Amino acid sequence: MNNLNIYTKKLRESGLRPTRQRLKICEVLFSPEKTFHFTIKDLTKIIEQKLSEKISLATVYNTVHAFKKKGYLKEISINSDKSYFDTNVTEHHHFFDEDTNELIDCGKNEIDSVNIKQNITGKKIKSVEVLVKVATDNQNQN
Amino acid sequence: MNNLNIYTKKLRESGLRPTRQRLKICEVLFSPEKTFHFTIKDLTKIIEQKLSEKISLATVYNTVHAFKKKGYLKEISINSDKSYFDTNVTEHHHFFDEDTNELIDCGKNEIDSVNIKQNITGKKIKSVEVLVKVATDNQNQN
DNA sequence: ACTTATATTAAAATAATTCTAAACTGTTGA
DNA sequence: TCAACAGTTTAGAATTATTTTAATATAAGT
Repeated sequence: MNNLNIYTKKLRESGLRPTRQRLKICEVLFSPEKTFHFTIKDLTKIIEQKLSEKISLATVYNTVHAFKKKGYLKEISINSDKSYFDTNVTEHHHFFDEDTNELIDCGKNEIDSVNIKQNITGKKIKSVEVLVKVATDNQNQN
Repeated sequence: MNNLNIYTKKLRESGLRPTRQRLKICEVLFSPEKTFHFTIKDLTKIIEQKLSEKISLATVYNTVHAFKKKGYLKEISINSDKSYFDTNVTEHHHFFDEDTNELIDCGKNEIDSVNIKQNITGKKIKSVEVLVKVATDNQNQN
């Protein structure tokens, strides 16, 4: 199966028609060998470089959210003014560098799996995320 | 030492003069026996009820951020459109109920302490936060 | 090709947060 | 005590991320 078919499949599975814009989004998100983190703005900029034309923010938002809902992207919880996404959807955690606002993957073996003994009545655990904030020594926390 | 003096001390230690508005903020934040979670809007509403007059959002933002910087408040990382704060500054973690957008403390003993083996060169760990997202069984993740 | 449902888009709307500049107040030192 | 100054409050404007809108364009099935 070639990439185009893979992208089309992912889009259809996410409830979206494959369009020129969405296929470009897929190409940026799913063709690199390495997973990566991005914000909507990052992604839009990269796509516009590849397309050599504008793409509407609304299209990027819609597509990213559909992929997230389907599980093809993960949203990372950072207290910040913007949302970060991750193309690595396997279970792993993150460092967040407060000096540079950069997200760094935490190797799977670098944090022992988190054991939660408490449970909330009637609720199911949807995700467990560990965020380790780091900064240079001389900086204030946050 | 009475409450007023405690509030004044906290404000001064945070680099702020004690003013009427800020003392009211302190009263809301630091007089309850139980710690609690809040958003800036929540806090503003409560203060206005106590003051029986308006308080500027800018004042609330400034004061909350100064307390956070000093360590008298914690900001909780949730991917959401708004910031959540916690008057409980001891080490603990959270559940986030995606159905109701509610934060729930995770008892200190309910999660084993997180052991991070990896370290980022030149950086120091500022905080480690575990966020457990929960929802009713029949809901999609996020 | 034709039709219809879905997409794309620019622009407007919304919402949280930050900034601004003018009016006000706490603090300090004479 | 009081003047002077530095810090504070405020309403409203500015900024930024995100969502909505409604008109135009495109994909897919017949």
